[in-house]
Amino acid sequence: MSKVVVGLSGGVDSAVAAYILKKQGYEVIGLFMRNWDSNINNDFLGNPNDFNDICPQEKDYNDALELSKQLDIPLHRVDFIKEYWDNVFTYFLKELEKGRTPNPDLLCNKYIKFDLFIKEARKLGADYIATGHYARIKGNRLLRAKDLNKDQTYFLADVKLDHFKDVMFPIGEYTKPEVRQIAKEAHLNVAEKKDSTGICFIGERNFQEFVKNYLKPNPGDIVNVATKEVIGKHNGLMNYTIGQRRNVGLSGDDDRHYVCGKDTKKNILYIAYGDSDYLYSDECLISDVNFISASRPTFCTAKFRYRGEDHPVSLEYLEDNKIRVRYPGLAKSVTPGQACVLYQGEQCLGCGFIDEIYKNGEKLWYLC
RNA sequence: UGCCUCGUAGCCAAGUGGUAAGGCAUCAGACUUUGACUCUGACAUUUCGAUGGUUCGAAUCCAUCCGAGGCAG
Repeated sequence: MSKVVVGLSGGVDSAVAAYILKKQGYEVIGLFMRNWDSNINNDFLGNPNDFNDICPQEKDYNDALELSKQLDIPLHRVDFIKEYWDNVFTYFLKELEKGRTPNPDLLCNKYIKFDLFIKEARKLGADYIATGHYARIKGNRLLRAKDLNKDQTYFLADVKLDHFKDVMFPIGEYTKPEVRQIAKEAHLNVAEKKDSTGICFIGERNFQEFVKNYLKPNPGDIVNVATKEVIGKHNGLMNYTIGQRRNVGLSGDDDRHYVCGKDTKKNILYIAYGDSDYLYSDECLISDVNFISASRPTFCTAKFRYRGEDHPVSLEYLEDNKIRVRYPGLAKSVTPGQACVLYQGEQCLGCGFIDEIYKNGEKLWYLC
């Protein structure tokens, strides 16, 4: 009988994944992972949790434990707190210091879930590794989930192709409502548990407060990109992302304001009003490209942000593992530091990280 | 000091006698494994700088005062 190690998070998705595999006749072993410790990691400001109470990670572990009893499978536990800090969180902070907008969850999948976790699973004798991701694997191709609303291939695009070998995503063929239904019918304790959001393993946080735990804010001017007028003060460029509207600290305007750029040298935050041209671009440069497909197309589609739309793009392959991505149809709020994930129909091809943004052949002067 | 204009919620701003538009911001939800974006809802009623007055009825008219600008000096 083949042995599958399932990453049990304490949520519905991974629970149903384990349940399905068990029903299919696999020998299923649960493995709970803990990668963040608020005390060790000095995570106090902006943390909504009551420290006198049981912390959410322990609650998740208890849920996973309860689940393992229901499913009659063994549950192991492993901590990657240091590894998460070293490989994911330090990158996250470095990017913020550069004024960019990192997406730690891609690196978490790359370095933790689909590397260290797999190695740990192998130690337990795994023939296969499974998680509760909404994605599908066919042969050696990564495909979007059946439930396009929950599709998580965006977060998986930076994982090395050979790390998907022996990986299974059992719930990729189901929609979220179907998954909940299965959980309900199986009487799993987490059937009604709310979906988790926020940075994975860290959770929901007041971002500005959270970052204050680790980086010193450096206040500066907010400038209207169109008039060059100083219209306010920002409290550190790392607190803002391109396209952001809320929590900028401006008021009394006729129209909505959006962050459209940053000048890290002059420490300026640029603002545009309404559906401004300043927010749109037609070309960007991506680097550290990771392909999880054999094909290197000239034309495909790209997502510049999780849950963003698919934009038709053309690719020009450059030296140093970079690609020039062109999208004459224009895209809004393309943000340095975010992943540009490439797709060809249902297949996720891989990704690169956005470095420079252009429009009409010129680099946008107000962006980093 | 004389004259003029203006004082509406955190900000901007409609409303010139009939019982307080709208926008921005904010807050709360929804959505969401990245800080977003988007959507929904709430948000002046001991109220329109203050105090009196006219009127059936005033933010809207009158008087005085306070305050902010501007012109003249």
